[in-house]
Amino acid sequence: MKASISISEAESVVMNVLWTRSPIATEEVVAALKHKESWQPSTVKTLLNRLLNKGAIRARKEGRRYLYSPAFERERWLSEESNALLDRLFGGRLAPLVAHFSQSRRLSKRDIAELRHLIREFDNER
Amino acid sequence: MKASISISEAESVVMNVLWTRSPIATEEVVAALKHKESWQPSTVKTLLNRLLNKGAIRARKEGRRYLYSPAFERERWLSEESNALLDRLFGGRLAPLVAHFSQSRRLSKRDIAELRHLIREFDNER
DNA sequence: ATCTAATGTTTACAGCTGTAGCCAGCGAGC
DNA sequence: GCTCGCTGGCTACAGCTGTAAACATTAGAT
Repeated sequence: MKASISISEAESVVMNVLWTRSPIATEEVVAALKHKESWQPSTVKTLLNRLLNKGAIRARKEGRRYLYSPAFERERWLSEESNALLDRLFGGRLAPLVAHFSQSRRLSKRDIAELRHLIREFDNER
Repeated sequence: MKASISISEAESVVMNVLWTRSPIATEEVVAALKHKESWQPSTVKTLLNRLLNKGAIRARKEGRRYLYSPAFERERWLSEESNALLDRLFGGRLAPLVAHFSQSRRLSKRDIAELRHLIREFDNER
């Protein structure tokens, strides 16, 4: 159980850029976030460095600069984060979370339709 | 939109005690956590104080000590936390999260049964 | 009236996070 | 070969978090 790298909020914003398009240079990451966040280039550099140090991304030298890529799939991160939340708040299981949403009337028609669809797929699979 | 008090990990452990049983004195909170976490009494005191300062709990004087109670329902906190995660990771919608779990084969039979049940309730309601 | 035990209040301190400036090296152009 | 700009690396610094000790106060015991 490899203690799994922990990614902070701001770092995850950078990760999302890399998951969208990589390998990618600092400059491009800065550009990609120019409008979304209002970060100085230094800030992005720091975040990239921290991610690099904790092994969340890899760098390959290309001429005078580095090209960065994620060290693992977004899917994996999604799983880790979701599971952490489920563990913390809902005893590790999904259904109670869904129930919570349904009780607080936060399910859209679309959500319901999609859930129904997912369930049906399960029925077909077996 | 009342910026909603943010509760840290350790603080949430204390909140959970209060949500289970309150009003309750420091001593009892310490006792309740004695086995779960290995915190010194000081640590619990600090956390209670921080929660008090940020308005997450209330204190009523009783003799020489205080009895603490949560300032809001656990349900509300669950909603806030869950929504934050959904927003951050799944575009704010529930179905994609469920889909993610289903794709990564993390749904137990029990989960599926319960989801099916929830969906059926929705069908009946309308 | 004094001492002591319990409880609350203040202070501490290292590590993580958000945010960013400054310096240094190196490659391209003059 | 020298200089300038790009890019990376180091430093900074305040606020939050986990963890806790030290100190102050006060009600009750003697």
